[in-house]
Amino acid sequence: MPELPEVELIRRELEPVMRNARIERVVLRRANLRTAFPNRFAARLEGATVVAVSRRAKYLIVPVSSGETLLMHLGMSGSFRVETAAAGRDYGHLERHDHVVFDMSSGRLVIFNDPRRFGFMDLVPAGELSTHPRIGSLGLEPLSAAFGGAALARACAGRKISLKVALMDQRVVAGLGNIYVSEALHLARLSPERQASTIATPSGLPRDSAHRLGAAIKLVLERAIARGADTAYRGGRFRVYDREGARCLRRGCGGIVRRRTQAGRSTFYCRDCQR
DNA sequence: CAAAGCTCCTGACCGC
DNA sequence: TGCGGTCAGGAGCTTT
Repeated sequence: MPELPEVELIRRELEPVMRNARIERVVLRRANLRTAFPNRFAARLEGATVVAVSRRAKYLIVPVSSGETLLMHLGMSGSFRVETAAAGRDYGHLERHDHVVFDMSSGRLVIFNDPRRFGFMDLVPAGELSTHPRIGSLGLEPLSAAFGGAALARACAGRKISLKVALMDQRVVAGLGNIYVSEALHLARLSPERQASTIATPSGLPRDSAHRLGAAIKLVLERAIARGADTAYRGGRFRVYDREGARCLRRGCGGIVRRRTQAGRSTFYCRDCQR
């Protein structure tokens, strides 16, 4: 389930392949993912040159020379792979769930595969990106300078939902998902069950917990990106996520990692050190 | 308005 | 071995 760090790593992989290359052909192998592809999706992209490959939250944002911007989300199971195009532009080798192929003038094929089809693609005029329904209501980028304890406190003030559920809300912070929410709360020593408003004063100012959480979110995301960039660190990546029943890894804490469900999603946490 | 519940979809997993 | 049932999960939509 790609969250911000995974999407950022994908962005870094795709950028050298797509940027400044022309989209020679787009092969659409079905009419929809979760929702229909926009009208004339392939035709509107073909012949255009990719201007940039950027990211906002978990979205890949690809402006092209026609003035439109390709907006993509990987959903739950979406992935890209890059192949070298076969002679004669043959797409016969494609696999099950390969739904979209971007055939680039760089001689590469960028192939989108998504078994569960929770992914999303749209094409919007560049000027309308900031008001696009998927983008317009997103909260701050957690790795931006503007994001931190103060911003978090403002976003959580008065909210009666749990802290876990608040952090999953893309309007509160943009780009966290189920894994990194659990990881950040553990690092910040905050219970996922705590009411979101408790990190702020009644007037919305940050308490110490808000600062800890803001810093933890940044650190967890930065580490994940750094680790991904260096494949030597694979395995045992998470401190609490998917570790139900195992020992809490916090130094000096003898707790056991618990699992519970909040808003239909699994939460992993240690009752002993997360308050 | 906020919050909770439902929905989409397939692969993995479980018990028989 | 095969089969049916259950579950996970991002985010928009619907309901309360």
